[in-house]
This record gives sequence, structure tokens and C-alpha cells, in this order.
Amino acid sequence: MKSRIIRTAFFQRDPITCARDLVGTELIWDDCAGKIVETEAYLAKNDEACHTFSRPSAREFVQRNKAGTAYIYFSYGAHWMLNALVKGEADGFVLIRALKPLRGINLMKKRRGLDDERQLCSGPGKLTQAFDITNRHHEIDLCAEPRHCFAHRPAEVDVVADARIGITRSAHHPWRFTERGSKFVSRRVKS
DNA sequence: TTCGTGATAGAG
DNA sequence: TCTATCACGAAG
Repeated sequence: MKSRIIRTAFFQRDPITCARDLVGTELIWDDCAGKIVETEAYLAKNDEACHTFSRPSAREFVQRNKAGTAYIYFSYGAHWMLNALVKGEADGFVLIRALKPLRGINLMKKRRGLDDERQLCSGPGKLTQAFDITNRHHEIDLCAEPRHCFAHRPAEVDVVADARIGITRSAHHPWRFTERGSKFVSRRVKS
């Protein structure tokens, strides 16, 4: 039977293409799973919002690891952010920003202390809390084990591109990708 | 709209 | 040592 897990080659292209193509795929993490409805692309070069612009440790991370590796960092003293390393035609990251919960929903509710499914994973810090993703997962290969991976789903999705949010530098690039009409995104798409 | 939070990096 | 900065979330 053919595997539906997304393999390393997927991340050996460029961050913008990868970010767009990840919308509509499934994130599988232990007993939880969700459909990705929002991502953002960050470029290692010529992108002031990318960690590689101001953080030597991020540049070393790119050097040291292969495509499809998890880049996880702590933000604002409270939240973990999940990114996938892209290394190919261009280097960079894809930030996973929001999911529609599919499996392990009761576990997510418990971890988040909430009942509303729309609020479980509607933001990069929320989904890591719901999935219990922390720095212990930093630098793991997301294309190797079936318990921490991305997987294709049968249905095609309609993807919208607009400006990244929550950043100040290089904020004009249309590198945020969302599933059209999804109620599970972190913030409504500007119309 | 505001504010807490802690890691990182660069300046002094 | 000190300080600015930050890809956030929750309360109000």
C-alpha cells in the first residue's frame, strides 16, 4: 500500500511553494491530527522577518539540518512555534499557524482548557499547546516517523494568499496562505 | 485596546 | 550587565 506521508523531497523546493502546498494536508502528532488551514513562508535570504536575518543560531540550524526538520522555538515567554525547514531551490521555513482538529479532539480540549473546536488550534501558539509540541521536538525529522509527520489528504483545497501577520519587518509579502473560507484560521483574511 | 512573558543577541 | 525586540494570546 502506497504511503501518504509527505517525504523529504516535498521540502526540497522553496518555502513559498511548500507553504502553499501544505494547506489542506494533515498534521499527525501522536494521538492528535488536524487539517492545516493556515501557514506562512519565511525565506532565509532577503526576508527581514525570518529568524535567519537576525539570529546566528537560526542560520546554523539551516546549515546543520536537512529539509523537513522541525524548527521549534519559544516566543513571548509563553508559546512554542512549529516550523518545517525548507532546503532546496531556496532555503527557509514554513510556520504552521492554524489547524482544523480531526483526531484527539478531547485531548486537545483538555490541554487547552476549552470546548470550542474553532479555538483549539486557531493560532501558532494554540496548536502547539493543543498538540503538546515543545522544544523536546526541536530538530526532529518530520518526514521519518508516522507519529510526527505531514500526510496528503484526498481533497483539493482552494488556497488564498495574503500578507503575513504579527510581524513588523518585511510585512508586505503575500506569504500567508489560508484555506478559503475556513473558520479555523487565526485571523480573518483581509477582504 | 492593553499587557505579561522569557529567550536571544548586541551594545556598553 | 543591561536593554530592545519578538512569527502570541487572553482579558476587557
